[in-house]
Amino acid sequence: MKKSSGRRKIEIKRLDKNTTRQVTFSKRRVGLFNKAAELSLLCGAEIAILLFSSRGKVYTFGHPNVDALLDRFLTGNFLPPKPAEAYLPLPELNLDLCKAEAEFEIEKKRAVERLRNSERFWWDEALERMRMDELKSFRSSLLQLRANVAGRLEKIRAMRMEDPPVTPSWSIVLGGENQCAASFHVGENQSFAMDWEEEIWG
Amino acid sequence: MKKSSGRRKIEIKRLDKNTTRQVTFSKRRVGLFNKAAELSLLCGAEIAILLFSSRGKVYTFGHPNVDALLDRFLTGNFLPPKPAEAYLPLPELNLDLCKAEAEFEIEKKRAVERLRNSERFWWDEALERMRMDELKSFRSSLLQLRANVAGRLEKIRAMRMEDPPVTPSWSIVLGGENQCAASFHVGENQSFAMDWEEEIWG
DNA sequence: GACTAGTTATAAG
DNA sequence: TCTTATAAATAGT
Repeated sequence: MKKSSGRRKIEIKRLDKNTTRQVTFSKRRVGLFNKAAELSLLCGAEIAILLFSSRGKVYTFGHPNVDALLDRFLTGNFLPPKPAEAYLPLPELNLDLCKAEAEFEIEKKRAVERLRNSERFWWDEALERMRMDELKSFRSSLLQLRANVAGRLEKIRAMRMEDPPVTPSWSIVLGGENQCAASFHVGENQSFAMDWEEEIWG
Repeated sequence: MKKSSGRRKIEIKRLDKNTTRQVTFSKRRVGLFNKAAELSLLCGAEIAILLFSSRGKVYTFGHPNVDALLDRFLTGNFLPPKPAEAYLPLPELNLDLCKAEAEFEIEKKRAVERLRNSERFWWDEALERMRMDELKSFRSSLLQLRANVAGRLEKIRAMRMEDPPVTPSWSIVLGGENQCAASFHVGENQSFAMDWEEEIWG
C-alpha cells in the first residue's frame, strides 16, 4: 500500500492555507539556503540573502557573511576577491575596516573644518566637492554611522534583557512585533540567521 | 544510443575548470533566483539576494525589490507587511520615505544646534543622548546619507557615459574592474539584475 | 521529523 | 544553447 501520494505539482501562487504556507516556507527556506551555499562553494561566489517571512521574521544567509556583502553593495567597494582568497575573506575585511577607520578620522577633521565655515550639513557640501579619491573615506563614515546605530540598538536591547546577550555584530535588527534577529557565524565562514522573540520592548 | 550520460553526482567543492565553473554559475544562478521567486510567491515572503561572481560581477534578485529590503534590514524598520499588501509594498515604502524626509529636516535643525555648541560630530553626541523615539529620525538621516552617496556615484557615471543612462535607482553600484550594475524592476514587482561592462573609468 | 512518489534541477555531452 | 539521464528537492501524508 502506498504510504504517500508523492509530490504533486502545484501552482506557484500564494498558498492560502496557513499551516501549508508555513511548512512550505520552512522547507523551501532551507532548500534555498542550501542552494546558495552550494553555488558559493562550487563557483567561488559570494552571496547574501535576506528573507522576511510574511510574519516579519528575518532570516539571513551569507557567504562569507551578510554584513561584508552589504557593505560592498551599498558602498560600491567590492573588489573581486582573488580566487586564492575566496575562502578566507574575513581577514581581508578586517584589514579593510582598519584602514577605513583611519581614513574616517581624517575625514572627520576635514568635516569639522568645513562646518566652521558654513551652516550646511557636512555631507551636503562634502558630496558636491568630493573628488573620486575621497569616496573611500566617505565610505568609512557610512560604516561608522551604521556601527553607531547598531551599538545604540544593542545597548537598548541589553538593558531590557536579563540573559547574557548573544553578542551579535551590528547586524542586529529589531522587528516591529517584539522580535529581534541577528546573524551569526558558524563553521565554514558562513553566517546563518538566528531569531528569537522576546518582550524586549517591555 | 545514449545521447547523454545524464546528470552525475558531484562533490560540492570549488570547480577547478574555468569553463565548467562559469557554466555552473550561470545555471545555478538562474535556479537560485527561480527558487527565491517561488518562495516569495508561495509564502508571501520578501527576499533580497546579492550575488557576487568570483570575477566581481554583481547580480541581484529582490521581491518586491532589493532596495526596499536593504533599507529595512539596515535600519530595523521592517514592519511585517499585511498579507493584503504583500504584493503592493512599493506605495507603502514611498509613504514611509516621505515621512522620513520630513523627520530628517527636524533632525537636521537639531543637529545644527548641537554643532554650534560643540566640536564633536553630531552623531557621536546624538547617539548618546538620543532617546528611543528619536531613532526614527536618525533612520532618516541614514537614508539621506546613503541617497547622497548613490547620487554622487550616479553623477560620476553619467558624466562618463555617452548613452542615456538606464536611470537605475540609488542601487547603482560600481565595480572595481570597470563594471557597473543596477537592479531594475520588471513585471510582478520583482527586480532582477542587469549588468554591463563599460569603460566608465576612462 | 520521516516517508515516498511524482516533480524539478542540473551535469555532461 | 539544447538534450537527456540522473540527482536532488519537495508536496502530501
